[in-house]
Amino acid sequence: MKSQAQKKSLKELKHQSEEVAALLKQLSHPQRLLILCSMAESEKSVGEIEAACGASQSAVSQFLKGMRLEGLIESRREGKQIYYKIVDKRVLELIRSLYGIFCK
Amino acid sequence: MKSQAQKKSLKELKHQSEEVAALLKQLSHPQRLLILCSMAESEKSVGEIEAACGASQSAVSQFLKGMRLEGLIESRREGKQIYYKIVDKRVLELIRSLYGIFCK
DNA sequence: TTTTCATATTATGATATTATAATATATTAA
DNA sequence: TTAATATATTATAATATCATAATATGAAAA
Repeated sequence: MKSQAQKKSLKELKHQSEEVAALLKQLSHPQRLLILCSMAESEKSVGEIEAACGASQSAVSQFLKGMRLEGLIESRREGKQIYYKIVDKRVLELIRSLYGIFCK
Repeated sequence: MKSQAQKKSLKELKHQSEEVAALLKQLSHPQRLLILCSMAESEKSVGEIEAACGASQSAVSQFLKGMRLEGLIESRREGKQIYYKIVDKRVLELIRSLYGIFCK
């Protein structure tokens, strides 16, 4: 903390603060956090996501829509199921960091 | 991603998801993010924090109150000024990670 | 071709967050 | 004392989020 590199970065982060905050917001809800963590393991169907986070079908669908609009995830259909995966690498990095910080 | 260690951790994070999400929520607003980033550099007075994040005096005070209730920060008075600093080490680690991810 | 299954969409009320204005408190200076 | 400064608190209206129910869509199975 407090390195020269980081001091320079504070200004950088200021420019990005809205974008970064918007991304963090997606992770800042217990069920959305679980959704993204389960997807960080591997692509998941909506049904699998429902089971992983315990939210209702409708709620999950709305959460996923929000994440898609933010550009964090993408979906593909395979028969009746729709599979979602994380496409924003920053999300993967962030989740890895969270494991490091909270599960060590 | 997907290591054995991390798979075990998904369950761990599930137990913590509310706590982790609550912490991330504090960072998930542009001005609150800037507040915490400036405090990550060093202890700051409320006036300095106002300048750093551009929010109104009242808004800053309310943001700080929320962070204090979450146990993220503590304050001390020195004359007319009140200084705040981050006391939750996880916040410092998280901010360091954010710099690594978004400012590289 | 109807039914079933998986998912999405829409609508809505309840709750939470945000921004702002107004007022209050504590400390120092005059 | 009184005034000025720094910060906190309270109130409130505007907006956003959340949870839930109801309905719709699209693909496969019967």
